[in-house]
Amino acid sequence: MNHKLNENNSTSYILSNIGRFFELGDHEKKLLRTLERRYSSVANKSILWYAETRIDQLYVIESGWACTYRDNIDGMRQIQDILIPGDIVGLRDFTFKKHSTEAIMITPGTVSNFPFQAIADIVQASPRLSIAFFASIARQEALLTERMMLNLHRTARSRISHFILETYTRLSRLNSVDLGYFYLPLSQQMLGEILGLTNVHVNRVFMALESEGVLRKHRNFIEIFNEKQLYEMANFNSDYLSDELDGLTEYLEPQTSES
Amino acid sequence: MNHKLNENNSTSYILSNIGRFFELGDHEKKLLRTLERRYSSVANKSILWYAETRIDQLYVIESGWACTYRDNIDGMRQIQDILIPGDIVGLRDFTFKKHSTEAIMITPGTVSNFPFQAIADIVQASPRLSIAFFASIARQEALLTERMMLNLHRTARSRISHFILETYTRLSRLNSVDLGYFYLPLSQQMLGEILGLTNVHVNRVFMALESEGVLRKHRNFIEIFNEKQLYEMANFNSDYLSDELDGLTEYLEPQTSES
DNA sequence: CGTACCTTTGACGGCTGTCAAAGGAAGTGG
DNA sequence: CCACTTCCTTTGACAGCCGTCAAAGGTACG
Repeated sequence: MNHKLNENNSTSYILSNIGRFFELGDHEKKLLRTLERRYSSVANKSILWYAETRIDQLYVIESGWACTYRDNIDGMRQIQDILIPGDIVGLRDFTFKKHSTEAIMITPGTVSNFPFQAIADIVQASPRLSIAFFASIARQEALLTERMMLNLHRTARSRISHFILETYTRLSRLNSVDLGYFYLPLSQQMLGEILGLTNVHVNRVFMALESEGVLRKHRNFIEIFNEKQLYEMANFNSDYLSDELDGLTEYLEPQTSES
Repeated sequence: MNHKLNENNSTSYILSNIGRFFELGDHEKKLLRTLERRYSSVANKSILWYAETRIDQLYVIESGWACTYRDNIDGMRQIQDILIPGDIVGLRDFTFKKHSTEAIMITPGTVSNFPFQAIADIVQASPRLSIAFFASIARQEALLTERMMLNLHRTARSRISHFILETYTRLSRLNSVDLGYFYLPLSQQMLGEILGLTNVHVNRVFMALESEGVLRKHRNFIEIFNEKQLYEMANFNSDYLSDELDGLTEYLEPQTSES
């Protein structure tokens, strides 16, 4: 698991997302596939849901990038999640009455949507998958928590470096990606909205990093010249991205048989 | 539910914590009570777990306060959670291999501990409780996320006000608490570690707030003189603390009967 | 009654925000 | 294929919130 996936239906991103925690049985795979029944192509800037609206469905990103964000009082937007293929969008919200964020595509893409009741069905049918959903939520939250913690204590330079490496790490679990040059469809404005910085300052940092020969951002691509220095500035530790699930599932009965 | 609880065994905090989402059946109550079998008194500064250690058990705070924190590279500690009676400690971590934080009591108190396997048992026995655990995790995370978001965009003054109101709101769901004067066993140093500020700056803000007649912190108590102004500075919206669970449980079969 | 922790105050510096403006790149419609 | 609009990048001057360093006084606890 965990490595290169293709887009045909036989290997789905949701199976890969959940399957990274433990080997899935046939019944479990079948249950998860119900989440991917309704594909649709979505244009760039398509809105998946509006803020403050009632939660009725969740999404799985099949291709493309999305993000969730909310508007702050000071007028600056705050981006919460950057979502890439395989991510389940809305897990954070689905036990609340309404969305606290707005979700929008930031590239063209394909998503599959499913009623949030589908989660309830799966929770009822499979304790192991319930645990896997716990793990999935916990990891999505760990991502956010880690970033927020860093944002409190580090300089803009370190935050930016860290985010680049974090995103690279996430991407490289989907496809083989070259750290030397990879796709990152985020404007400097958006990077600022993720990291709590102004676009002006983000730009200043990029200019400095470029003149120091560390990296360059051109269009929607990141080019890394000096990996070592980048890792040092970022002080990057990927533990919080870990897929390893603790022995918890050992305590669970083996995969539920067909009902 | 949701209001004043006493300490005798007939009304437990964990039942109240989970019970705020929906009415619990007898079987569900029984399951949850298994989490509270092993009480123990713990002194101030008792460590519940060390960072980087393997996760083997979770705790429910029965009385007293605790917190989780991690050490940052810059030497400053970052406190992640402030935990009060009824909170389940370790929910965030239990699908990971090891603790990313350290957990410590910040007052004397009583905790009950249970092997994390107990969660697995409950997940297997009751889909409704699984959903309730989802909700509980999601709310604990929302607390953290909200705080972190604010920390990125607001001044020290606003962060401190917000944290005071947030904590007051959480406390008042356990017992009736007077906003005019309530217990808050956190030093200025610790407040700084929660909010990403130095103790020096926290102090400066408190001095200013006191001279403006807004509030006063003396010892481990907060005294509020001007609620209105406090709410304005904090721009406090309690949506993220909401107990309301969306209609999700309607989709679940009613409470599992005795096995 | 000493030690450790917490609060308070002052001087100083720097990272980052604000405001403003100009140039480049990309998408749209005629 | 060319105007037009919109968004993104880049640069400069200036200000302020908050951190750093240091030290003194208070308070709690054994």
